[in-house]
Amino acid sequence: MSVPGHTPPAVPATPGKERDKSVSIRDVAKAAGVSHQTVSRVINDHPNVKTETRQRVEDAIRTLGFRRNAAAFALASGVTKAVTVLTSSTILYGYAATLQGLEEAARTAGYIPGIRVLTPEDDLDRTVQKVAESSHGILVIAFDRLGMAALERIPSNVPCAAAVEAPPPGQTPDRPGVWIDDRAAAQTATEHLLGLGHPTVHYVAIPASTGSRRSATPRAEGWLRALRAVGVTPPAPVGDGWDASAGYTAGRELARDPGVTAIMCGNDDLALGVLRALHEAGRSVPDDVSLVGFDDSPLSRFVTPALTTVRMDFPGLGRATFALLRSQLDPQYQPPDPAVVGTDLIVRESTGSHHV
Amino acid sequence: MSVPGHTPPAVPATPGKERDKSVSIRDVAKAAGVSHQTVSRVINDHPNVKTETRQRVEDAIRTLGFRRNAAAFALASGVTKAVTVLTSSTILYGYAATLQGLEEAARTAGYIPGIRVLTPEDDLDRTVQKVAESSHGILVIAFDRLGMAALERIPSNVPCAAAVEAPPPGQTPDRPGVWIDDRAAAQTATEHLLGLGHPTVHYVAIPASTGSRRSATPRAEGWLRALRAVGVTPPAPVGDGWDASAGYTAGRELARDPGVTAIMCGNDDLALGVLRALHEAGRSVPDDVSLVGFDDSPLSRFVTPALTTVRMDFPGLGRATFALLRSQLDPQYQPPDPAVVGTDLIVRESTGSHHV
DNA sequence: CTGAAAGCGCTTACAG
DNA sequence: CTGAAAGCGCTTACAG
Repeated sequence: MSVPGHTPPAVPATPGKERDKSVSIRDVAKAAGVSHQTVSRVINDHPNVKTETRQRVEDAIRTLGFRRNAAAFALASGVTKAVTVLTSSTILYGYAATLQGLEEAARTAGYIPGIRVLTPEDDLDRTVQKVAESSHGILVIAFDRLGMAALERIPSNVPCAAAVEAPPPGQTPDRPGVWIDDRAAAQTATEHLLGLGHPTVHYVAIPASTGSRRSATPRAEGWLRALRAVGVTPPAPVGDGWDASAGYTAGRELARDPGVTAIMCGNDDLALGVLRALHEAGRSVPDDVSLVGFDDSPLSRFVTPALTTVRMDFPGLGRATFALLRSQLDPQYQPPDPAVVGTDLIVRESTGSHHV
Repeated sequence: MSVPGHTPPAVPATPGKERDKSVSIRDVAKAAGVSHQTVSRVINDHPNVKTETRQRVEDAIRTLGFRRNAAAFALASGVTKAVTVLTSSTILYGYAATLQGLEEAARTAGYIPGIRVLTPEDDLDRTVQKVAESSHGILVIAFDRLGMAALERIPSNVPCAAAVEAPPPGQTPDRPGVWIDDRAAAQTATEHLLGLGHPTVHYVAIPASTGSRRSATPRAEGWLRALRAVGVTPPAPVGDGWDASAGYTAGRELARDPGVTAIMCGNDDLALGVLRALHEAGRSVPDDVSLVGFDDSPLSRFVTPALTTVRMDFPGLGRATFALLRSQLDPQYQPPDPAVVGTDLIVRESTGSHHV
């Protein structure tokens, strides 16, 4: 434990009166010898201002350190570029990568996204209500129950868009949402394992975003479907968490059963925890057990054995989600064809043929 | 590649007029048969409102779907709870964990942080100018050059606080900043390796946040200091990046030199890349080479061998940084004692005694 | 306990 | 090319 440090802020020259510190459009006008109207024209890049006048105003702006009041601008002009993203995590890879795509798309479009992390302690109704007040639209990363619960509470007159899990086939969520078809991807990943000769595939689950059963997530459903297609009775899913620690616990459980030769995990973090547990139990991957992750997090190709996983385009999902919100905020905006968010099975070193 | 999907938003009933859609305090007043003033009292929880009146207003609010206009509130009341965090990454662990602490502290204090990711293409002056307009204060995660450059461009009259690398001993940055003493931590980590009998320690560098030399970061300096203290001439640092891929490249370089027996990395992602490269080169960790990471990212204890690393309290750093900003925004606020952000050397499996 | 007035700092028509 | 007026939707004193 070492000593941290900090530099305190400079003490303001005149403590006390703070409100009047900020210089307004009228202060600039006075300094430049014009009307505040003209100042407004200058800061909004209106064409009809004499070059010399513009110059004088710009000088005044600089010397006075004028910054336009965003609240006044928003109120007077009616344009608000504030949106808020609701998420239960900023750390987990899928969430962080989706957030990245959301932010990038928002920034490019001139919006600036606020971030509000959802916690189990939140009064979701109040939270959503407050967020709806302070922003023009709401983006929600709804991969989990908390996100879905928040999404459901958004009043129908509030523009919103969500990144969600794939809905059941044939159904569409009643809120504007975008998803990646991870159900199909999970099925493909399971088929990969079955194709390698494994008699069955075990599943380490991520928590459900709706309902309460671990087998009710699209990833679990894809896994179930693949097993049933070949007449295999699915074993009970294990695990119930998002991180490596949850995977480790699940992995210890699975390692006790010598019949386990193939495991699919709801994400890569879980897979790394499982990998560790198998290693400790003396079971080799992929010689004794084949392991598949999900998400293709940045580290998965560098661990040993490199993880076979499903690549998910989370930044693309984030961008598509923002586009969906933007189409509601800006009637002029034509959202691009959304068919860009795909998945890919990346076969690396953690899966191999079943040896009898 | 599977087919993604999305639910389009409901088409608004009356396309065309949008502006007049929102219901104002006066609409509520009319519906409830009171003055807009009274509505203001109700939504601000002022005590002096008759229960029956309050009820009527609340009903009107509900049936009309009233949401208070945040811009008008901010303008009239003078209170703005918008702050913006500037960061060059939302994915890298140190950044994401600091952001988490920032957000948590901000949310708890009733602020809602906007997020603006900095890119090399940004015109930093314009970016900072715009951010300064739309938010009451700026928080910057300035672990790298981009962050530091943005920090330097913040006008001195704009409240700000930054999470920065430890400044040179005895110096303090000229902007309000908070840091973790990673210089000392790096020294401790290097000493750990030297104490294990390794004749020297190699360093895989993270990019510098100021200046241009890789040996000019606090972590590199701590490493240098430890080596010099025992009379060892430091080898040239290798690597110049943040992620596992950069570590992998550096690791391949180091693996070619049979004299390398101990490596310290600027972060855990780099260390995992190095680990992979050493593995591919047939060099065992820790038998042939000892490896130390930095940051204690969530996965480092689950990889094999589990990574010896330096735990950094990034969420604590984020919270302390927000406290520093808040002390400028809210004169009433007494920031807590900042001496809570520490480091800890976590010895796991990736380091061992030097065998001759 | 409740209402009428003034104003927050800007922009949007409207004049000239 | 530039200015005077009105108003965005709220809040803050000030009256009663």
